Amino acid sequence: MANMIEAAKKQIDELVNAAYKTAADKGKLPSGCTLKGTVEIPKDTSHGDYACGYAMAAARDMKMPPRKIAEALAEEIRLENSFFESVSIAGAGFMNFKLSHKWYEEVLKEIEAEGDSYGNIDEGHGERVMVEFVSANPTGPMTIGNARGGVLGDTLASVLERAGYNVWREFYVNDAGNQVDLFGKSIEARYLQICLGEDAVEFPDNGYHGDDIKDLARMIYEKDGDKYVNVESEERRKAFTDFALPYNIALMKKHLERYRIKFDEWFLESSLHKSGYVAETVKLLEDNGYTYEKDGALWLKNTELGADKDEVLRRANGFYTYYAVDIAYHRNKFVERGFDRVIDVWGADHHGHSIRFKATMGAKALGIDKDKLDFLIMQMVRLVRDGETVKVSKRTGKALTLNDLLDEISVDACRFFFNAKPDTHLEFDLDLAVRQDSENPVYYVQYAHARICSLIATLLADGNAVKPMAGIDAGRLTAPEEIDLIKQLSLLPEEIRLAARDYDPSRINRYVCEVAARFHRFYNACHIRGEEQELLDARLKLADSARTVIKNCLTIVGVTAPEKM
RNA sequence: GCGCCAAUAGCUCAGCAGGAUAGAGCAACUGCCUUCUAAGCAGUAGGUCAGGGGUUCGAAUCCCUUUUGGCGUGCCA
Repeated sequence: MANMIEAAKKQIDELVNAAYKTAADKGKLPSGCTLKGTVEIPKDTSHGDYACGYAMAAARDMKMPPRKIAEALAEEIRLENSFFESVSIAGAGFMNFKLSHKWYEEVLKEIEAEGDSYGNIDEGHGERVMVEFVSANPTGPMTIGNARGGVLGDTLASVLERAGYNVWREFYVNDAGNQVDLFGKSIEARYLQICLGEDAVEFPDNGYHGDDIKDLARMIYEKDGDKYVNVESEERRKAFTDFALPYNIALMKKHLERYRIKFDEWFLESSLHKSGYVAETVKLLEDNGYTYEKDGALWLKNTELGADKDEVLRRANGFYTYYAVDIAYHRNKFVERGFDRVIDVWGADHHGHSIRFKATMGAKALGIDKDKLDFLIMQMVRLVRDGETVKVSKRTGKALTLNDLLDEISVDACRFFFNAKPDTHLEFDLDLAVRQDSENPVYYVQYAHARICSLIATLLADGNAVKPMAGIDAGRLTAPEEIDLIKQLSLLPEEIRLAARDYDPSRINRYVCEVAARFHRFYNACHIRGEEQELLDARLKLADSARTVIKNCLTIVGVTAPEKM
């Protein structure tokens, strides 16, 4: 599980510090200063493969010009048996290191040794992390927003797994509360309209207008006829939601599986009510002085916990609010189930809630470390068709659903498109995403994979083989296109580390696009078939290594890696 | 009003725990298939990094401020 980027940076740090010690002992540099700073990969490779800015950072401490410091360090640096073949001074005092072929060989050995798990690191040390995502209301079909949240949550979970965390994917089902009441009322109205005629029954003001509600009513009617017409409303609605909620939940499962998302658990909100856990949690807050009563409702003193406003926990009518239930749910995640960390993937329309909620989690009585709760807040999706924004609303029933979208667009394209940076608005261009051609960036990457597979097949048919590294002379790979490709391949563990650290799985998309680009360049510049055997073997090995990396990335993103296109 | 997120090429976006000359894709233009997949490659052109201050050796990146846009600020979830 070596990260060759970190290995190189760490070695530079050691080499430079050893050089400083020597230089200080010789009196070339003032002693007693600390030497540190950043080691980075310069954009421009004429500046070397790695650049170290230690000399600039030390200038003030040492009271010397950065260039002079860098020169003294470079004179004393010992590169024998290191990953580097040379160091030079440039600019304001950068020390630029050039990699030796030993390092490139190590990278290819790593890829060979780890295969499907190349890129995996152990940042997480098996820490148990829950990623809760989608959690769409079971009162209707999932939307485009859920499509984005689904990919981000699922891909983040995959990234965390590869970063060494023990990951749990969870869908929270809001199968209780006001929205479910409204859901029942909506179905009831549609049902009675079927039985008694459309004009005989008024549709509730805030009801769900979608066709899916009519379909549910129709199903109930076809199953049970008009037997509910004379049943008491409350009982009737209960019968309807008892049928419709499991039906909708099953449908969401099916659609998400089509989208290649599987959850470890579908956690029912109703279970928190049934077990009395919500009441118990609220009581806990009450007993510890976090609440007060006003206008017949029970309020949480959230301002005392640092939030900008207080929250109602129990309404005047005796029912608990979503806020109280959310507290109970998170207490369950941490206290009952013992997760080390919880990440909630929420839409931007919940960001205000996330801030206030985090303050609430700081209430000592809950026994939760609020720093263990993180949010991945994703901005809204703007749907564009024919250059114009499409307005979607769940209530009017005119939303484009996830399943509709998948009828139009391949799962591969969909997953790739939605794996975009979470904190910026996503413009989803339907006309572009629908296209199954080269306009669509996912095909660029898939094509690279297919091209490599086909290339390998051709060479195998010639009687060649992808040889183990022991039989490969990596020193034969000297063309710039070969070097650039290996460097890119070496970055995967680092990309996974950063994607996990920043909760930004979209890094993998950008990374794998660059791998594909560098492979295509290599492919065009470096012919393999018919080349002299040692060179052929080395290049074939490099192509196969690129295949492994692309495959691993596409697997993380949940996109297929075709062998033929 | 207050809070959060954003503003970078004609369009969609990278780059943001400060680093050297700000990148890619699309669109436009020019080349490259009798040799491993042209869904590809090479090249040309395109910029006041929204405006203004500040911090320092150095700012698209950090801080302040103004402007513009999105979202939130329910006894909805």
